[in-house]
Amino acid sequence: MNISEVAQASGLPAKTIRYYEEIDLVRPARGANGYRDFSEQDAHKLTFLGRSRSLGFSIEECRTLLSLYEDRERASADVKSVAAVHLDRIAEKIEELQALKATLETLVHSCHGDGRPDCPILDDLAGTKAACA
Amino acid sequence: MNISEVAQASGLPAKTIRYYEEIDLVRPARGANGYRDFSEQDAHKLTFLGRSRSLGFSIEECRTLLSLYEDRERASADVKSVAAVHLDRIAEKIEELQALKATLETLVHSCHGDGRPDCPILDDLAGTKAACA
DNA sequence: CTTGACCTTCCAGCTACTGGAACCCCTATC
DNA sequence: GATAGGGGTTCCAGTAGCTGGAAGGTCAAG
Repeated sequence: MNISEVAQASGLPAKTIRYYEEIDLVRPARGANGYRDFSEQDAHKLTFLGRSRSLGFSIEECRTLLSLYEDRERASADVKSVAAVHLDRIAEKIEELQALKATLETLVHSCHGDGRPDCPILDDLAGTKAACA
Repeated sequence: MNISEVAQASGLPAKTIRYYEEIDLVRPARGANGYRDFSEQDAHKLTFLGRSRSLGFSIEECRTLLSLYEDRERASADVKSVAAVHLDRIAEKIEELQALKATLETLVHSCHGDGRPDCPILDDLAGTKAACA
């Protein structure tokens, strides 16, 4: 299986797959012509990586998850813990963004948005006037 | 005003301020010894930038906002539009993260998280079994 | 005169790729 | 055999927005 086939199969761009090899997430064999030659197992790993990345796990977390995936003796608790940490991080990020959103909404709504120069958004950014609470 | 003073005043690290100069967001004067010499206006700009960045505006958006801030003839509509675009982006991001969070929660809850190797999270990542809907 | 805190520049590194150049390989067709 | 095309390969640079660190100049105090 060459790189474009495995790209197709895993849904990852060829560039990304080469990058994953560079950082040792996969180690495809090489043909006599120097082309990468991916096994079915490589393809599964790449699919696994694609799914993990799409769920927002970092590359290092993916590395951990992959090693757990390949370890038939792993404890599911170890996997759960990685996922739970990630989940907490996401939840935290959501809260931050929601706070941001509230602030921005207040600002956007307070600005009349016409041709005049007076603007509460700029006032807030400059810290010159108290923001509308 | 040297760099550590303006860092103190604006709440930005000195490194960041040097970086902002490098990308032409500020243009402090220079003393005879080569040290940067910040005016009050520079300090205000930096504070403005710090606040804008903390609200999640990109550097390029900050550049736009700063030029609007300095343009006494600007239309508040222009400012509002930049902020509104940003707000939409934030709202979108929140939705993405909420979807992610829901998926992860399902996965985390479905994993018993004990010493056994069986793990629905890995099953989902591998795509070998249907995820619990 | 030395010490220590400041300042300067420049280079490297972070995350996770992505684009592009320059070049090799393989197959098919004329 | 030449050529065209569609693969593949490597390596370098760039993205966003800093941040850390090295090497060295400057300044005020003791």
